[in-house]
Amino acid sequence: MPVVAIGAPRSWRPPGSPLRPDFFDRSADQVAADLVGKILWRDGVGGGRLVEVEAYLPSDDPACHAARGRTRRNDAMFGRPGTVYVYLSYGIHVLLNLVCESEGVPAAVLMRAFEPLASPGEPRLDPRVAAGPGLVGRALGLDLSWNGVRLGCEARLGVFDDGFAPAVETTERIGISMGRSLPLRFILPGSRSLSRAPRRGIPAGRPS
DNA sequence: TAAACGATTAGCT
DNA sequence: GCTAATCGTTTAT
Repeated sequence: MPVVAIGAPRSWRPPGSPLRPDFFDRSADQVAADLVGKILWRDGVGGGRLVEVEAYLPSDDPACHAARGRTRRNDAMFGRPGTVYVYLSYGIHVLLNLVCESEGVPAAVLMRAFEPLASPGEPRLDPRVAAGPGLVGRALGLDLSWNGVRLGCEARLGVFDDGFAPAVETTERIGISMGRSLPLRFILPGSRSLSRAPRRGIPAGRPS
């Protein structure tokens, strides 16, 4: 049941200017680090300030969907920088990625959580409506038809830079079993909108 | 054609 | 803190 959890007036847009596609023509970890604090926004629906993203690299990254080559599902990852890559997780969750690197190089950044931004006159929003990758897709009202869409060109979805440049923290990624140790999760520490996804398969490292 | 798995979340203890 | 639910994609036969 796709539920649009936030609903902003059609006329309102977040402050700042939209990122251009060449912002994404870099390595995914650099893009990811710079995306924290930016505003992810869908026209007429809403969005908010990104507080948690993860990078997936084109090589030496077993968790990347393209690690075993190009398939029908991950095809969008090979597209031009700034392309939207959307796929279904666990058959139910719509996960939003933004493609990085040059065309033909499969890299992307997963949008894991954002702090909802209320437009003027709107009541305060629950900070947890987008506190997880599946919740991000749901809050923005996305579905698989968004796969392959280009940011900016299609003005319906964009990332805005309003000059906010927070201190970003780096951690291990969440919810994957391979490539776990790579520090490719970027967060805004202390945000109430961070996901609380459990880490599966991590052996107890606590001393007895 | 069949089986296993997952870039998760919600709900219950 | 732990587990069930849920189904498309991938991989194996």
